[in-house]
Amino acid sequence: MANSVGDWTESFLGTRNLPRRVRDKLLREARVVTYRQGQQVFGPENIPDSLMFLHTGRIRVSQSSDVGREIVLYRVEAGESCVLTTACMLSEEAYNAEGIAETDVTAITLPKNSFDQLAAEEDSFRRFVFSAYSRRLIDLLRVVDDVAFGRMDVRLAERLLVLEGGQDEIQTTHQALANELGTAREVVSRILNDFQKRGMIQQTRGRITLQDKAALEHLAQSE
Amino acid sequence: MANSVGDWTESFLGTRNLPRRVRDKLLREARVVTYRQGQQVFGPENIPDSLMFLHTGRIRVSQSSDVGREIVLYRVEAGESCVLTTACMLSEEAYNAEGIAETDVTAITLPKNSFDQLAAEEDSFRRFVFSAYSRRLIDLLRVVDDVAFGRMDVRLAERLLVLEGGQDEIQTTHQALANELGTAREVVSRILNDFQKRGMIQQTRGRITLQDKAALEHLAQSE
DNA sequence: GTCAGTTAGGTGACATTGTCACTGAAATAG
DNA sequence: CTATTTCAGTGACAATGTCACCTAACTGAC
Repeated sequence: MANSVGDWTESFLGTRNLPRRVRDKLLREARVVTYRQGQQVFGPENIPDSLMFLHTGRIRVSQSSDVGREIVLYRVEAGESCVLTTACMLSEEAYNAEGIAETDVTAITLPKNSFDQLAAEEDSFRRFVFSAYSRRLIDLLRVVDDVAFGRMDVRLAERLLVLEGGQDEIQTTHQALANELGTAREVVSRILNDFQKRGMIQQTRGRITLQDKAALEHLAQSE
Repeated sequence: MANSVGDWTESFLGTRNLPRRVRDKLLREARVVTYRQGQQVFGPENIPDSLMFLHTGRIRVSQSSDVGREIVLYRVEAGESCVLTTACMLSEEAYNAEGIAETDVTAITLPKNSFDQLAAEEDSFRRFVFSAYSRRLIDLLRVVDDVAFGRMDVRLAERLLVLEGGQDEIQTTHQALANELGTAREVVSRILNDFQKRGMIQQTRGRITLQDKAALEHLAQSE
């Protein structure tokens, strides 16, 4: 199984510049794990005890409310370390975020003592981990800013522009968009209908195409 | 000025167990800084370039919107390191949070190279910093959870119970409570008036007393 | 003690967002 | 083709947020 990712130490900023000896040691001590799309990687009852690097795929990290709503906090992409698993490992405090594999995922897990040793001995690794932490703090600050102060129509316009990403149409549902933004499906349906009435989008069930990107961009920047 | 805090390395979990030699080095290399109540410690245009530990006092860390609203993210208490200054120092990314001295504050600042060396060489220090990061991540997760899913009356009840903390009355304003929760002053006024009508509190300008703590506790736990 | 200015709070009208229940249409499975 | 599931729309209502404006309490100067 480990051969399937070869020398994964080449894939991460925090490990590719380590001495060969250290990399070989990591290759021996770390494990490769895989998750299928839709599978839970971590959660309040599934707290990992090692550091995780994402080799391929993408993990969506989100929080859920007691009444079935959800909000996406951020995503972990290939090449990044999974900061919440690190935080959990180091501080042993519970949190109610969960990570779900958004695609099929291959990850590297590193036991805590390997992590501690590496963080002690290798400057570039330590910087990599601190950097990862800092970026997540800033990601979460952005989520707070959005949720506390942002207008939902503006946030939805922004989200559509990101999802469109040069393609013809967006394949998503109103519920998925609602989860992304931490709101109710009906709110998304109303706003999207308003966008359609104003000629900014066309939509059928499960699909949205942007008809007037300029107008959406204008709305997205109106704060 | 430095004598005013004596051997501050005794005051922090991450430094009190270091070898004497290391502590002496820190005492030489670090600086003591003070801020008056109300003064900005850091912010988007006031980005520090060293690690900060809080020796005495309290710093409120919050975000502001474009239209004058504010939300408190967390507070840094004496004995803690200031994670946002660390994050900023390490990742060199901008963020729109600011730290305001809520009381008169004395803090210790450590240059980056001292920090790097300490993080490399001292296990207990590194754990202290990682721990601080993890706690802040979890704090921010709670803020997101509150803001995205929480009912304002519940959050306000919780806040009043925290602020009361065994005292006869709470000295605060509706605006300060609104800033705490990231909402509008009018919303706080309406909810507090409702609490008063229901006999849970009594209030005059700038002061609130809790009349029915049990009812407030019941409300605070109703989610 | 008086007055002007500042700060704090209240209120009405309205907009936006969220909840709940329910319905209908599109897609899927058998 | 039919039944079931999934997705979306809608109405009624509640909660929250905005804006403008007003009143009352407090503070500082004289």
